[in-house]
Amino acid sequence: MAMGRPREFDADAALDQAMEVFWRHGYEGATIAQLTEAMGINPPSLYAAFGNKEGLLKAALDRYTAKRAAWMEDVLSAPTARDVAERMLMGTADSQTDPDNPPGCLLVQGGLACGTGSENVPFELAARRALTEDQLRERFVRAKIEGDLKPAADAAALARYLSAVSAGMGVMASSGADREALRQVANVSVKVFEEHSTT
Amino acid sequence: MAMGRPREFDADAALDQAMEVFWRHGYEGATIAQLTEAMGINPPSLYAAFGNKEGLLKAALDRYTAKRAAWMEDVLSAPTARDVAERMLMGTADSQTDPDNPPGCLLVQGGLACGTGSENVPFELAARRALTEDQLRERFVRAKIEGDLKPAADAAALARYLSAVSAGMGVMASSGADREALRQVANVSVKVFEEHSTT
DNA sequence: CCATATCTGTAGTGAACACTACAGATATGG
DNA sequence: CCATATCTGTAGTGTTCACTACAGATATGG
Repeated sequence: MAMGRPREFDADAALDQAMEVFWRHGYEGATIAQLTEAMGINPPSLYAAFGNKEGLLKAALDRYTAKRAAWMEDVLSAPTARDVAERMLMGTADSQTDPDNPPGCLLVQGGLACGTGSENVPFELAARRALTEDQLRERFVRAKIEGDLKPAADAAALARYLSAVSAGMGVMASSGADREALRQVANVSVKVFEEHSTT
Repeated sequence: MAMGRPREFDADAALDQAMEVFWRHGYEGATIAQLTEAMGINPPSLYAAFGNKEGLLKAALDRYTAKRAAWMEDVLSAPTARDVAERMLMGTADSQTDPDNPPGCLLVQGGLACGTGSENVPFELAARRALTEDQLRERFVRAKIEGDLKPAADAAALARYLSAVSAGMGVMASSGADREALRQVANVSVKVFEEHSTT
């Protein structure tokens, strides 16, 4: 019974553009005017499709994590905990300095602190960072069962450590650190895993 | 020749309050209304004393780093590179979860990404983070000369690594990580230095 | 005591913000 | 072809923002 006028823009392509704006300017620094211009639509279309600015951010975050899911699968499929750490940190160094993207990580750049009225934006980002940490922890638990990680190793602590290092690399990248600098940090960081490895 | 009415508020005490607001809400999230209320003054007094919002931030950052200078001296005075790293990261874990302060680190929380017109706020924060990294690097160069750090160790890479880890801990702290979690990260991170140490 | 210089409080200023009313356009269902 | 439902573009809405004009208050220098 009457389906209405169909939307004229590609929601995923528009989200890619919104993602870039949030990435570069943060949630509060990104204005609706910048977002609509980048997305190639007008405000009413944005609000009809995503509800409000925060809804648009969540949709952009969903797309961000979806795009990284395949990479994360590859990271977790490395044969040993040490290799997981290396793939994770080296991939992070590369993606955070990829000239096709804004520097750093959207889940860090998006906003660590926000003004009154946007308090749950930082929570939203933190929740998504925590998902990666959970995946790493489970992978390291498996590494202990498989035996390439010593029984005394603390899977939760190692996962937290990797999470912290990659967040720190995001901070560095956002302030202009180049790929070589981040790879140096990655190389130093991975050494920790050699101590806990059986090989 | 006529000195004018003296200021009725204590600039340092007011800066402490402003620092806390920037720390908790970030540069863009902090409003002049919040700042003036916390500082106990009215807007004209703020602008007369600090120029504008960005000038106030810089003054607050100066006070932040000045307050940490004594602690940093203590960190750098540790006998070996490994002890420097341990003091640095343990102290970071504690201060970033000190209930007397907002969580995390002002130099990270203040703003990694900003909107148009505040582009140099992230640069300002990054420049001050870089100072700490410089101090660490020089300390590690000394450690190599003194012999407690192996000749093959890369002082710049180790300093960058510590800088990245402490920034990452700041991200974690700002999203609710408790002191124990940060100490775990610190303990794991310090292990890297044992490999490069001669003792 | 007077002239001057600076601070303080009240009460705004224009601009930019997130968001939306409304009318016209374009599809589907009958 | 008509009624209905949704999208699109124009042009705003009220609110909040950083910032300030102005008048009164309070110190110093002569």
